[in-house]
Amino acid sequence: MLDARFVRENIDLVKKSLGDRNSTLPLEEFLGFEEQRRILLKEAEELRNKRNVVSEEIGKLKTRKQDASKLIEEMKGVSDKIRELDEKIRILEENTNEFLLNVPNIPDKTVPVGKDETENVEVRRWGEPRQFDFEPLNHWDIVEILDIVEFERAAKIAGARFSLTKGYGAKLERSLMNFMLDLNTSKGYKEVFPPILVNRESMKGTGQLPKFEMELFRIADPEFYLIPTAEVPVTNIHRNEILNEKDLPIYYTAYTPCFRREAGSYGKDVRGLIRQHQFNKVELVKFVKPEDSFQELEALTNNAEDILQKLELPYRVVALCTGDMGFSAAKTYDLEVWLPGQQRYREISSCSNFTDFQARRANIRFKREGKKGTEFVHTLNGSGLAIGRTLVAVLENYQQKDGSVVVPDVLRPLMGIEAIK
RNA sequence: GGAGAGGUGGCCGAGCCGGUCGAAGGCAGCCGCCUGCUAAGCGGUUGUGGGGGUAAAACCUCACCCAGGGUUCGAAUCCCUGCCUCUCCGCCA
Repeated sequence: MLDARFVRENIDLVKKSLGDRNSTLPLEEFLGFEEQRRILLKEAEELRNKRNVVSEEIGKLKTRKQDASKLIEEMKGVSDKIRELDEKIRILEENTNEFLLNVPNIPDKTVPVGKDETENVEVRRWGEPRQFDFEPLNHWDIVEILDIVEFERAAKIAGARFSLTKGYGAKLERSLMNFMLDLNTSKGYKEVFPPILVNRESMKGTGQLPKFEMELFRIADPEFYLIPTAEVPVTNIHRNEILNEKDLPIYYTAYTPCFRREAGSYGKDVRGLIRQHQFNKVELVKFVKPEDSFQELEALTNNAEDILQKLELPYRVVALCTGDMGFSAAKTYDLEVWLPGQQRYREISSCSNFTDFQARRANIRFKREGKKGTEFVHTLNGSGLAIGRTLVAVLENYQQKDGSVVVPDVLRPLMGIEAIK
């Protein structure tokens, strides 16, 4: 969320940002509410001041056993008046808050302006797509040959868009998870294993709510939400906290299952493991000082890339344009891995700098050494990596003519075999 | 699930038969003084957010004693609801 004062003082910037993101909001109405709110707030505060002063006077009279009934009579009703004003202010605040919660983050100056994913900009490529001397298979065919993933039985147990890995499929998934966590922790990320059911406040803190309710699974009674990404619980670790400057930056990495409704994606990726209601992911999360955040985004993206490099999977890095970027992000790089079965690059990681957008919502601040007051931290996160899609990439890139799949070097100690046959 | 106890400032901990309490006292921290150095000692100081104010400060003001309501001229203190923590019993991966 943006700061109310920031919006009213930078109205043109906000207008441009909304335009670049293909969205509109009633800015003038917001300004009106804000103005009105501040007027009433002042009025209410003056009344409170009067109440404080006179009540203190009454207190003094009473302790001296003097008559205060006149003052008390005079003050009757003042609290009711304050209550009335408070109610009006509360409604105005609700309006402005409602508005602010729906304003997306301002894109960084370096973000390419564009209307949709076709205007994203490729930043770099790594690795050469392998040349096959046979027609490479889709992963859904590979897993069937190797008998390492069940779709029909998963559908029986749960429903469409669920899967069940088994044998070396399950072990590959576990190996990838360990490989990623170990690599990330070796770079200074602290491993955490958070709750995967969270409350509304946490979902608001990272920006999933109120706008994206339809993408979340919810438990009704008692109310909990299933996390769509570890970003939610991990960023909320420090909700409502004031951190010390010397503790920053803080780096976390977490493995969690992730749950997404995938509403509105009925036709997309119906086969295979690409788009599931439940999938595994290792996430990277950073809390940093404002002046460092864009450089930290580059580093975080590099850390995610390193996983692909060690797995020797070809990929490219794409800078998302204003029209394609997520609601809370100021800047985002997607990593897209090469899938021979589909002959195209597919998203496997998304790394974003949220600047102070999430921190303001989640109220995560820090205090500079020797300075008064507090500032909001900047938060960042990125997948490092989506495990299901990494599994797909390994299977498709390492497949052999005979249907077997060679295990990437770095995974062999974990898998205990050289190939899945 | 049953029975109790409790949530106060960076920490510990008073206050809780309503008034001068942003909150005693201690510890930690910071600034001075003192001391050959260290320790002890002495004096002062130390929260967050909002509104106004300023070139920036100073300053003025409002709110905050888990959260949200209520009673009252006035609430950390009384009442209600919720959340969380702890102890005992039961149940359980």
